[in-house]
Amino acid sequence: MVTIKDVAAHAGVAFKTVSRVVNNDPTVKPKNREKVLKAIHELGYRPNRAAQMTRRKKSGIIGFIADELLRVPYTFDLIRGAQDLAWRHNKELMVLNVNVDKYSVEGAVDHLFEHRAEGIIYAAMYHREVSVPSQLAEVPAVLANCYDSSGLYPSIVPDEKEAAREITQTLLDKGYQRVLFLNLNENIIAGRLRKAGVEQAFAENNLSTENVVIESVIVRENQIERSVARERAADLITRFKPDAILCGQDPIAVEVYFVAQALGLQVGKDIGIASFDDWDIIPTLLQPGLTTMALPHYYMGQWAFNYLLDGRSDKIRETARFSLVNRQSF
Amino acid sequence: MVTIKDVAAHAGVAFKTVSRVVNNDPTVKPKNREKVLKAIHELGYRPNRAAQMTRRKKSGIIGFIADELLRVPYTFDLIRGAQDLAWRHNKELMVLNVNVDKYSVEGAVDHLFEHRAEGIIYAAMYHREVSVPSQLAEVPAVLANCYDSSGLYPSIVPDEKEAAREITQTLLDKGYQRVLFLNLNENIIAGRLRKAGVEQAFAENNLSTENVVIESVIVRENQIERSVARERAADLITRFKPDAILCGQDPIAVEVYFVAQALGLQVGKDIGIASFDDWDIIPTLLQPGLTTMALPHYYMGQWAFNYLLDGRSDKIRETARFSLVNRQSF
DNA sequence: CTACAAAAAGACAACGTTGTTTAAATTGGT
DNA sequence: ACCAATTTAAACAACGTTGTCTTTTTGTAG
Repeated sequence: MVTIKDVAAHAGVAFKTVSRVVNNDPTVKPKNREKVLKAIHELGYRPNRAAQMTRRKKSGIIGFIADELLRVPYTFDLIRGAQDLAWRHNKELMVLNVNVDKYSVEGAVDHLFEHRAEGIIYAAMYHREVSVPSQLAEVPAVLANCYDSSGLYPSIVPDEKEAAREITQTLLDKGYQRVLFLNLNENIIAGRLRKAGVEQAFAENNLSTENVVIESVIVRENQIERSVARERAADLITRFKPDAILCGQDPIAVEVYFVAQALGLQVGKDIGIASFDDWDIIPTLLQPGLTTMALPHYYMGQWAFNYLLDGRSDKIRETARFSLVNRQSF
Repeated sequence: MVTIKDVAAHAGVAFKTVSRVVNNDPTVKPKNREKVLKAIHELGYRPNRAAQMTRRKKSGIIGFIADELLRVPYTFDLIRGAQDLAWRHNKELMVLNVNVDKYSVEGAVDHLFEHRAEGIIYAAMYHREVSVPSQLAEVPAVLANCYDSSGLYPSIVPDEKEAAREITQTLLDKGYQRVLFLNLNENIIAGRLRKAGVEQAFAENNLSTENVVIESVIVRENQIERSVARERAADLITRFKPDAILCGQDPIAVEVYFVAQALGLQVGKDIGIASFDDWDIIPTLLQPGLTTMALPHYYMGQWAFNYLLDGRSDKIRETARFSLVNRQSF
């Protein structure tokens, strides 16, 4: 590989001058700068990042550990949010996917330390509490889409409750009155908080709790439960006769669309359907398109990166707002 | 940060001895090795990868450029395939997502060169022909899920035709006789090749072409077309009366499930449905589960990485077999 | 106990950069 | 034209490692 010295020889200057040109040092005469630039171009010189790192004693690397407990691909936006910023700030985002077992997480942290990562983002694939290896504290670290019980780390998670309140309020504002909420299982954080948000909305509108039914119909990612969910949903719809159904996550909405069709109900006309997540292709795959509260993954990725970039050290627990994606399902 | 010299001082040996221990050099006496190991542990020393790289003149970095023209998240498996191997071989997979514009691709390549990447994997998010920046040839490079017209690069793509032949054959073996193939648009490579595969299967079974109808019903990712697709599908089903429907991709199958329900046909009983892709959550979301030919993304990622690892330089055009994922839709 | 080979550990240079100091070239005022 | 001041460029050390060579220690045969 061509080095700074090769360039210097070719241009007939000291190698330090080449370094100056590469680093935009203004104290080099235009004539020399031109010579060097020409030589760089002719030889195809590219600075050696590893050498720069050793000398500068800065890595420019931010680590991103993706806790791949579940394989929920739409969370890829978390990575993109961080990576887009990294690119813009000329930093390296070193992404590592880890498996369930602790060994692998610690291995990833070790790995990042060896690269002298200047900060680490630890992201979970769904909103949950995590326990991270203690070594993580040796370097600035942020948790994204998760939080730790200890309060040792800053974190950002989706504002589940507010999202639920908001979409429920939107339903009510549009005149829907009887809402069936087919919630996630309540042992999932999102399930608990979303329930609270829906209840808050009803309370704020002074509506009787007779007008809302909240049922946990699904355990995440469980196929057997899903068919049960469909039956439960059909049953609840015929008994409770809601004019709107709020689904705990987009996959539930798929079930509901099928149930609605089976019952002869036209979505968006006979019955309104709303949901959470904006799960990749699902909302646009359904007809009519599913109006849903989009998880702020991209934003959380950005926020986490910016936290590190700003050199912050406060242990804030931030929440990120969902955004309502309007389609035609209500 | 603690360096090799700090460790040496703490252990009372020459810093070179520490280096030897770190690199498992057998020529260090057990007693000293122990002392050093103890010091390493006590000081929390971690080798500096950047310094190692400069001295060793090897980066251990493989670049992965993800052409993010379309945001098809299930292709994440391409990255995982490569990354799992990288981890196992103690290499670094540097993943860069790029946008449509050429500038960004070239920027990514530059970036990787600066890191002295020992090889580059260029992956497309759907099977297509690409034109890559010429600088890529300066380093060992492989194309995954795409190929270049020039033949300058080795590549691996899914074996679309064989997959279509295989699933069609499977349908025929199970006794299905009248197949409706709701294909992708034929200006997509997968559309063309899958059509050829279906036709081959019918020819090999000496079946009249009266028993198969092939229609392009969808342009990838186009919502407007999708509702048209549903109508077309309904129309074709009632007119042609197929006993099996093969869908050009899993999202089409979603439409078909709805259409089938509307027509009072029970999937897997009254009508068999098969598909391509194994698109993330879709096949398990549908009830009954969708039997589909899974794209070999993970394998392609692995293959590409291994190609580089093996130091190959032949310009092979490899194809990767889909795998049939049996569920209950036929 | 000596000699000598083999094993182990140390010294020093090198990797490709950048930071710092020192020297050379240029400029400006008289 | 000369000196000082300033701008520009060169020289050299340093970053944290590993490669190579040299020295020291250890072990063994006589």
